[in-house]
Amino acid sequence: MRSSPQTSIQDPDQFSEKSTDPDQLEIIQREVIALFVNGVRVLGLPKSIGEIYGLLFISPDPLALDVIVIKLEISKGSVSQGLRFLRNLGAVKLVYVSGDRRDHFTAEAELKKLANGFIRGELNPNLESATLRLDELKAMAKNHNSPNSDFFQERIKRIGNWRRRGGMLLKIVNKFLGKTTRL
Amino acid sequence: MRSSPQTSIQDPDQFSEKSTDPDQLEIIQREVIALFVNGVRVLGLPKSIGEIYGLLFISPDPLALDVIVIKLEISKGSVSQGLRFLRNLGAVKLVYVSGDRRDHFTAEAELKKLANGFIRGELNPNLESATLRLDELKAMAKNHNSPNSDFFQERIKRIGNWRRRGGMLLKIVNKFLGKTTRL
DNA sequence: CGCCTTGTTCAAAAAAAATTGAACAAAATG
DNA sequence: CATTTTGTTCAATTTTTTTTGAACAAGGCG
Repeated sequence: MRSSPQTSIQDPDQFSEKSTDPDQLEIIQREVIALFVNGVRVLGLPKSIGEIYGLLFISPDPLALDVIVIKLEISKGSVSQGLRFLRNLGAVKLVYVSGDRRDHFTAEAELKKLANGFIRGELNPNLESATLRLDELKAMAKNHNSPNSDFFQERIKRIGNWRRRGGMLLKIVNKFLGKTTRL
Repeated sequence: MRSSPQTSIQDPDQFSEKSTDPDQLEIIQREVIALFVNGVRVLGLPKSIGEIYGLLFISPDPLALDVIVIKLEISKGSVSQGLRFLRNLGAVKLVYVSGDRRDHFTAEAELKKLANGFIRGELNPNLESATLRLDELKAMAKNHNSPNSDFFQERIKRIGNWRRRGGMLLKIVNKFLGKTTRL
């Protein structure tokens, strides 16, 4: 989007090489956002989440919801939902901006916090529900029997082992991220 | 494979409490497969992948493609593609079964190998392409300038840091999985 | 060689997921 | 209190992903 949508007054810079139109993203910003869009795909998250987080990450100042809508050219609904999701993960923080009624958001930029938020919000719930079902399975395998009972039990035990080691890994990850400088 | 599925000869056990119909999955098997279907979702993989891997994991003997089709009641195309994917990750191995012209498959059940396959096949490619783009970005940020140049450079440097630590983490994960018993 | 059997490919269909946008609620403004 | 601003919700739509199935290739077999 070129000109500011809310007024018809022309930006004096609109023809200069580097627009200072505040709604226009700089090339570098676009590139960084694209990087995040790709990044979140690995985590199984939708594009809009990557766009929103990326924009906040590469914006010097906190942004309000409608500013995000304008800059990214996506719907208000998407941004609202995306921000809620990111806030739940602790990837985005609500900050107070004096003299403005709107909520403003910034990106949490500490890797450790991001990772922990993702682990808590996305990974752990899955691990826990799997743990429950696995316990049921263990019982089931003990009672019920078939020619393959032994095999089944061995396999179920193995999944339990995987889970246990997965849990240990998450702790190790956490410890590692806590170590080096707080970036 | 026990009896030929295409004949109309009836399985004598078909009315007994526990069917031994070789095409029928046992309840425990279904449950384990469901567990895997859920599991692979976390990794961003489709249901059919979880079904196929789960079936092989919880099957005592190697299975041929058409057996998988029958047991899971999914299309041949899906199974063919799914098996290729799983073989590429090293999660499924081709095994020779004497006297049968068909290919047979088993699940690789060592966590370390599974994790390494996933890292190599799914994570590393993404990390590498991100690395390339990031280097371009660094250059771009150095040349191009704007009031926010310093901020941009700081942020891009930070992403670089994340990536570096991500790479370290993968190595740590690998080391950890190598440690304890080989399960 | 003609006929199976086995497995792959890929366009089309189906299913699943993400996005939109209009209606709504809540709170501030004047 | 009426109006505006801000943000949420959710049914409908769009987009993306997955699955299907029919056509095809490759290779044995008699």
